[in-house]
Amino acid sequence: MSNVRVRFAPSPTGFLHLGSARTALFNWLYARRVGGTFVLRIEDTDNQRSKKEFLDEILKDLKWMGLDWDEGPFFQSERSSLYMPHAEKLLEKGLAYKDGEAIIFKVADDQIIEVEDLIHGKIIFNTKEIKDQVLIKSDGSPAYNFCCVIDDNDMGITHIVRGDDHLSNTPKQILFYKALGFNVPKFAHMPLMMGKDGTKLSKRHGGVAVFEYKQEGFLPEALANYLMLLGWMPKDGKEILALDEAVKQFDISDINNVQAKFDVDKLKWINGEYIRQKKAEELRAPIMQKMEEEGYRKENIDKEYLLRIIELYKERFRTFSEFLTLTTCFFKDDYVMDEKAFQKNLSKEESKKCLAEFAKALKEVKEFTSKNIEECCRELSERTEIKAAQFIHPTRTAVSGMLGGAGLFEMMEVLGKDKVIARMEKWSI
RNA sequence: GACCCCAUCGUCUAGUCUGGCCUAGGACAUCAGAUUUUCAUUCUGACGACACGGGUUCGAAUCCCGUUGGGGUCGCCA
Repeated sequence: MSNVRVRFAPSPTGFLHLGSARTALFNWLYARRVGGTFVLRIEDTDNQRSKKEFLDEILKDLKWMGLDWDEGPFFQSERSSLYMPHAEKLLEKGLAYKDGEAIIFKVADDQIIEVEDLIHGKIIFNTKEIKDQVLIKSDGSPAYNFCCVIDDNDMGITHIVRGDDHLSNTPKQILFYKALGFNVPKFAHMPLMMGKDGTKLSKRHGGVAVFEYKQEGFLPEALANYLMLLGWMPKDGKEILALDEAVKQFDISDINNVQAKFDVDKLKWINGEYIRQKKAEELRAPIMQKMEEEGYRKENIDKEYLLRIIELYKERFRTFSEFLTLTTCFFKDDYVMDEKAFQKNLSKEESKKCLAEFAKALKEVKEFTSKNIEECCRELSERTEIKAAQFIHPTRTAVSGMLGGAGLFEMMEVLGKDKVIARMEKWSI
């Protein structure tokens, strides 16, 4: 065990943002790497905006991603009495003054503050750029920078790993550390994560909250894997790696000092990689959940049936959402008929004729297995001297409404004889 | 505007600290070919970057300065 202590300090005024999740992830990785302690602190001093439902969701999302904490959650709101004494101490020392009910910290002019940042290197600030800082607000509550310093000190935080947006808070906080006689921790400021277009990741970019990716049907290990790649690269260059593998080679100083843009395409690729690594059995529960969210009734879905479909499509979907659009023909009779597919495979007279003939031949197949279906198709092809493809393509489209999909004969077997023939006949007229 | 951070393919990056092995490597995406009943997979290939300008040096993606561009912060929000 090392004495390294890091923290993640979200405020429950919204859902867990992707950027915050990434910050939490890097803190966690570092703590686990060095055998340190990961502390969770909830910055809920803003009574107006802090909500229990946000807090619950944040904790849930962190756990979902595999980020567990060793201490906490500590709530700032429960520590409110601890800040005033420190402010009064500074008042006594003459380092702060009162302005009405507020207590203000006097910032000396023209002093140099050096920050030895673990990611950026040395950064120099001059106090002449910093005006006097509020410690205690008129309503008696502590200002953010002040309680942040006291909390971090009380909790023995040794490394503060946070976003670049806090960089300009750092000299102010260092001033407080020194005035209060606290040890100054080490700082590491990570460049922010941006949207695809290079501007701040915001709602108009689509998903900005972790739960949205959960909802869309991403695997937690894939999201975590992608997020860690935004600003960090494993030494061996292998991009698909689980949290515990990342822990083995992670270091703060290896975090990139460049802003990174969030790219859903790569996330989808990684997610697809994880999906194919999983067994169909492991995917069944989350897919079932997704289906329920989409309005499917649990009791209408046969477990074995679903399992066979997952097996068939495992290599072809990258999110659970994609799985559903790919496989609607297995669950609904009113699946969408793709216009292009229809034009290509079902609109011509001869396609319809082929469809009708194949359907007729299929009726004679006793055991409706993919092997027998294929045999039937090949025989028909030889007998009529029409290429097998002429039967296969219209059938695929009639049965699924699509141009592509899993192996047709396997699909037909899973769907079952009655459904297959009914659909073929429907489109052969 | 002031202060701070940053600048390698469209995107994530390796290389930068410790200058030469870099005619700049990998991954995602895109495009083309092969395989496949289709789609996807897989394989092969193509496209594609050191922001610009000055230095320093025998030699610069790598060091220094400037310009441009992007981002952050300037709340009694957190």
